[in-house]
Amino acid sequence: MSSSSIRRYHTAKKIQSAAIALAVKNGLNNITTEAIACAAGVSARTFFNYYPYKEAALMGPQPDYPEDAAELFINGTGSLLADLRELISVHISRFLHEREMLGHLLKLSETDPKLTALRNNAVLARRGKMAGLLQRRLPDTDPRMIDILASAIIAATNNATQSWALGVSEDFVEAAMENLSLILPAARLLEEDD
Amino acid sequence: MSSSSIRRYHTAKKIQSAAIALAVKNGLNNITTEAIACAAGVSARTFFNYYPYKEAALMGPQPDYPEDAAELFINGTGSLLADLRELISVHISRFLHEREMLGHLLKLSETDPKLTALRNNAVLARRGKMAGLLQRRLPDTDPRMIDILASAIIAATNNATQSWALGVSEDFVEAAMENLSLILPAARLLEEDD
DNA sequence: TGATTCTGATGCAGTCACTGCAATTTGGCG
DNA sequence: CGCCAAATTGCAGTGACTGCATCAGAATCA
Repeated sequence: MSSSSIRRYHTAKKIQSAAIALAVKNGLNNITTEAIACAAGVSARTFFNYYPYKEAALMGPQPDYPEDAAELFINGTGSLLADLRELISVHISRFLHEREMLGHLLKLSETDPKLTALRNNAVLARRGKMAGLLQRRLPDTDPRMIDILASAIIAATNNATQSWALGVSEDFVEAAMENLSLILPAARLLEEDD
Repeated sequence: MSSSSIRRYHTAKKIQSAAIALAVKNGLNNITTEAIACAAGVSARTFFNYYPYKEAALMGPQPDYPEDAAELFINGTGSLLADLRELISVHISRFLHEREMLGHLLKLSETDPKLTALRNNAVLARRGKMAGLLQRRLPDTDPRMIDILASAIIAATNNATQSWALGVSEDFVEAAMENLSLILPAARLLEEDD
């Protein structure tokens, strides 16, 4: 990452945390982009150089799986489950210090429909990334199956993210593995009669 | 449904189809809410009585699973898969005549990021509905499993919707069943070594 | 060091999305 | 025909967002 990108990332984060702090205090509808920009120490115009609209600022810069860990996952030789554990564990390690902010964001997106939409969008974007990784790891698999598996994995890790960010569970990775282990029994429900 | 609700629904649809038609011709960014309202034969103000923002008009009124079919599914006695087939088959039957418009909408949402977000949001909203139905059908199941299963089901039916609306497959229900049958093998991938 | 150049920040002006309110019309119903 | 509730509309105002021209700072090079 070039030094200018680091600088950009930092400013983006500063705007995000200002936006979340203000939204938590006053409600998303009662704060203006100008107020956010001002609290973040940039001009109103600069705000829009970083985020195309107000709600996007709350979501912040969208993180991807780290490239090296992704490579390891693609070429992994263990079971899918075991290698997945490595991947998400490296992924989450970068956000351990943002737990509180993430919790606020989750609560905010429960109240505001536009934020809900953006969060859902972020979830499905991540699903796309996961599907890409899976497809490269299992090149001969039916893409429709890849898609379905990716959905299940993201649903599982999302459960974990939420319970971690909202303080229900302490260890993210453990919660994630627990959820992931539910995928197979969940799928089995389909074929059983009740 | 009361007669006034029917009227409302009809107007909502009229606005939606005007919006999609204009967006297909000129691009979503080059049309104003006023132009959409005018093309739909309502005032600019009325537009916002139906949709809170421009992009929402393209998505139209969000359909839910029909109540009677949902009841049947909840109390169904066949395998989950078989009863699911009934449910989605009744669900889709109401939209068979909108295939072309749906195709346009899907293509539009590939180009515009806000529309992508809304579409993804609609998908996850539907996942929530599906999870609700599943939970009532299988009351003693771990909610986390329900969530995961709902995700997989929605991913599968979504695949089907897309290939149907874009003209790849002719029979929606058949495509959906094919996708649903991939859920279990997809889940099995998790535990295998490669 | 001083000239240059490039990236990012800013101010300004304009357009249009969107809202609240108050008035009017419409369509159903006795 | 007359009444009521729902739907439609106009209007005026706020603020989100854009294009453009300019400006400050930092890196590069002679």
